[in-house]
Amino acid sequence: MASSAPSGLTLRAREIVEAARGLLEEEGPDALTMRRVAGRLGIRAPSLYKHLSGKEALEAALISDGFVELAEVFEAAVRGAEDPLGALAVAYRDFALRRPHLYRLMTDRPLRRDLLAPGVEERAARPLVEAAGGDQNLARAAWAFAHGMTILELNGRFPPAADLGAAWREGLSAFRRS
Amino acid sequence: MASSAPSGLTLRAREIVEAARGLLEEEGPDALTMRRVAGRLGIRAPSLYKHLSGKEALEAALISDGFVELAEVFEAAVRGAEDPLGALAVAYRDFALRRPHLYRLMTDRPLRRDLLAPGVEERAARPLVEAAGGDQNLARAAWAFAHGMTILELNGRFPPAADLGAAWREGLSAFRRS
DNA sequence: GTCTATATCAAGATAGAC
DNA sequence: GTCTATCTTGATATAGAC
Repeated sequence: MASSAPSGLTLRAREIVEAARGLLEEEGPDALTMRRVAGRLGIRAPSLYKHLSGKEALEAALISDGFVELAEVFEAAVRGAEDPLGALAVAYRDFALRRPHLYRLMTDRPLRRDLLAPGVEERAARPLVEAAGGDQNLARAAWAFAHGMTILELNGRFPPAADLGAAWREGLSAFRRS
Repeated sequence: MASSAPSGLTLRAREIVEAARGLLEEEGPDALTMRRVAGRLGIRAPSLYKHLSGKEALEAALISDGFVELAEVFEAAVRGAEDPLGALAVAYRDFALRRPHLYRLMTDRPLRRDLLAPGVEERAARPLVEAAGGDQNLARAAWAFAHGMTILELNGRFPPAADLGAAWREGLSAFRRS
């Protein structure tokens, strides 16, 4: 009867999303075409449309998975941490550097929230808001700092000789004094 | 005799870059095709290749112009400012919100520095490094914060009800204490 | 400096048969 | 659930004539 699973996807749709994920991580966003995804499963592109409505839905499923993973990483990081903000920062950078293409897909453009699995974005955000003592403005500023450091690093925008660890520490200690 | 002008482009190449700029700002990155750029000048796409080597060169010229404009905006902002960091922040956000498509083009991906007009990136960076008292790590962290706030705003990633002015102030006051 | 014609490539998506 | 065939659209770029 079609639907099921925590993600709300059919079994076959899950397989498709996982094939897409492999392609994205191994070859980057240009490889993420309906043809290539289908090819990875040994089928033809038109067959995908029996399981997912189109490419937007596929990307939204990838992004939803990304938020769930980020939430798990965050939740593990703050568990028993004496410096939650620092632990979240390390976890965030690490998450992005391990899956740069997924991270870009998650942050590069406006979010189609209507296509996401419900609640995943909020779940990923919660640990940071708590680490900021419930101060939303501080949480947003800290997120912006972390995203900026991360995406500028991924885009190779800092000088090769830059000490990014030192820049992270500089920013973190500034925010910790808030 | 081809070359001339501060940008190192021929007169005709300058006109092409300006047509491209108008297209980018008015219709966004998808409109930035060689056909559309040529069409804006009343000519055909292949004619562009007599003046510019290709699309990468065209984009690099747009980005170079963007850096020059950003440098000018920064230099005006710090002139006689009692709070240089705050003035730069306002100028930065304003620059990006006024030309969101150009800002994205400038920051979204790895920079082809070999195609840029010489020195433009450094000129734009200088006022911030000076406002940070020459502390490169602080300057990088502050840039990351500003870029994060800006690009997340452009991407519509903050809740509609979020008070972004408050988040900017929160981050700025944190960095000012450094 | 511009043109036409063309090469080359690739994408997302649908119809309808099996 | 998958297929073939196809539609529709679009891109960057080059050759060679004028």
